[in-house]
Amino acid sequence: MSSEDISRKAGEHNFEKTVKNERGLAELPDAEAGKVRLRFAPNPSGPLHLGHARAAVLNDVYAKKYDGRLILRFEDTDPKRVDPDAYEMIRNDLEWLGVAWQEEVLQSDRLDLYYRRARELVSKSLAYVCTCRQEVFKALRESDRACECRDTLDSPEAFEKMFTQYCEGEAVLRLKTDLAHKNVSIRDFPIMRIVDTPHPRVSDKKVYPLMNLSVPVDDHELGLTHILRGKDHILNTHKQAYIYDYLGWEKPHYIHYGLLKIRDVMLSTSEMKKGIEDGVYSGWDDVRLGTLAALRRRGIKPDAIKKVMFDVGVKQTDITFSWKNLYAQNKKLIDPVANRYSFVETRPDSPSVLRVVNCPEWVSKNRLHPTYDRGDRQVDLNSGSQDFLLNDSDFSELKEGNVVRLMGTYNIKVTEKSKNIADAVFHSKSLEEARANKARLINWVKSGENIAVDVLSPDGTHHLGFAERDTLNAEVGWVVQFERYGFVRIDGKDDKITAVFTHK
RNA sequence: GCUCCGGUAGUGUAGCACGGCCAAUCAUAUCGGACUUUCAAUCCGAUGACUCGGGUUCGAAUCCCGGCCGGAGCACCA
Repeated sequence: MSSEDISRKAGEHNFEKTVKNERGLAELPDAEAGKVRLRFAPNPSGPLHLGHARAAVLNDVYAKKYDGRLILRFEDTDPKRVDPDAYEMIRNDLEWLGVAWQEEVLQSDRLDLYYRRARELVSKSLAYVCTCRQEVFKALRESDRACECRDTLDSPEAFEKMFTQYCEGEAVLRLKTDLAHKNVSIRDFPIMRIVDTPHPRVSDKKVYPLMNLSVPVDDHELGLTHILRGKDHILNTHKQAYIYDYLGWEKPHYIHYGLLKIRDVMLSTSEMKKGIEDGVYSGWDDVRLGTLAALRRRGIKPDAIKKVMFDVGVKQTDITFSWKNLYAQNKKLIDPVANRYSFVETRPDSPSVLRVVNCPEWVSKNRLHPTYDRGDRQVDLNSGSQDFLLNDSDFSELKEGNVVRLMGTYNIKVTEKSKNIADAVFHSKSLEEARANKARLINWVKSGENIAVDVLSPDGTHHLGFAERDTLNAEVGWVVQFERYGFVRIDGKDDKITAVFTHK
């Protein structure tokens, strides 16, 4: 069969009608338990973000469902986009997510494999070195014509010159496809190029495969049975079909999922990187970023992300990621285990103060969790007079004559109010009295036992206030609930507590 | 522009290959109520969708055609 005959028949790929669905998780086509092989193939240009989580989680879920194997493959064939630190960051992110992989490969270790396959294609005259300027080639291809290189440089000798003679930009290796293909970009697409920028891992090499060579070669060599990828790769799937056909390989099953639109967060790895270098962001875990590291710091649990991505599934329709749904899933995980503490948001330099007189000696004992027994937090209040710190918002609602209940304590009546100090007198002890007086229920922090707190919001703003003394018992990394305020993750403890807002 | 793909409640999802059991599932959201020493959790109730128009059929969310809307790709990135 001549190369023309081969290329005429190649490049056809029949897509599965996505997948047969069962309740819950869609079935992969032709999936046999114990034989399924999948891959997660990130580009190591930075750590993983929410956008990667979908592919990582779904591959993991399917690998486990079919008792298959998941291969972590680093696609580092573009030296300009490789961050040497990213490999380890990605492994850490996956471990945190609970995604288990059984094999790991780096494409930069496998360049000889791609060279070998490229030589095979050239020796069959199915690929050729093209030395045309890009614009020239594009113009020819637009008008269904071949460039001269197609017939003159389709030899092993020409190919070797890519290693010995040409420099970056002077030559690429192109696959012979169909010069009249209705999709112009499929016409003799490139599969190898030369890059002068040294690769952090293999600095002696300068010829690199493009993804439409390295990906099908690896997918085949690694014995993958199913490939989950975004629909932005559909055209690449068509291109890669030529490689399979030329080399006589059986194609795996492809599932293309739709776009996941994620709003209100920074996701571009290159922009994040620049922002970090410029000092705009504090690091990869800056709470404004959509990295897994940032979500972790915000108190989002990996299982919440997994659940949301699992629910989203692999449909080809574009969808909008919902932070609300993620928070709802996360709340289910943290609510049962989060200790409760009192926190008031107020200006540290002139806090809202409530001065109560005539009050009895009182031991305020509140549970660390309203439904599960996690112990108590105790505050001893003075008899005679006692100062409390309040939320600015609660303070602003106080009016002379109001009866207000201080949570877990007693009821007071406001007698006088100035800018940030309100005077009050003890009114009564019981909750029933509070109800009878339609008293608002507010939380408080005992003045003198207050710990300064800085709550960092995901939008980058800081919210200052004070928490009760026992909050110091919460360890860094814990997610706790500040009552009537929301869940936060304790991020640091020194003279003050720094916390990151998780969600309401 | 060209090539390809998709459209179920605010969001996500099930159902669509083999039309009737779908006055359409589940989760989340929103609203109301119960409970509660948190504006959390929990419990109860309500709200809310088959993109539109034709066709096939006894019968269409499901099949066919067209419109509308949305998306992807058209790199010597992945």
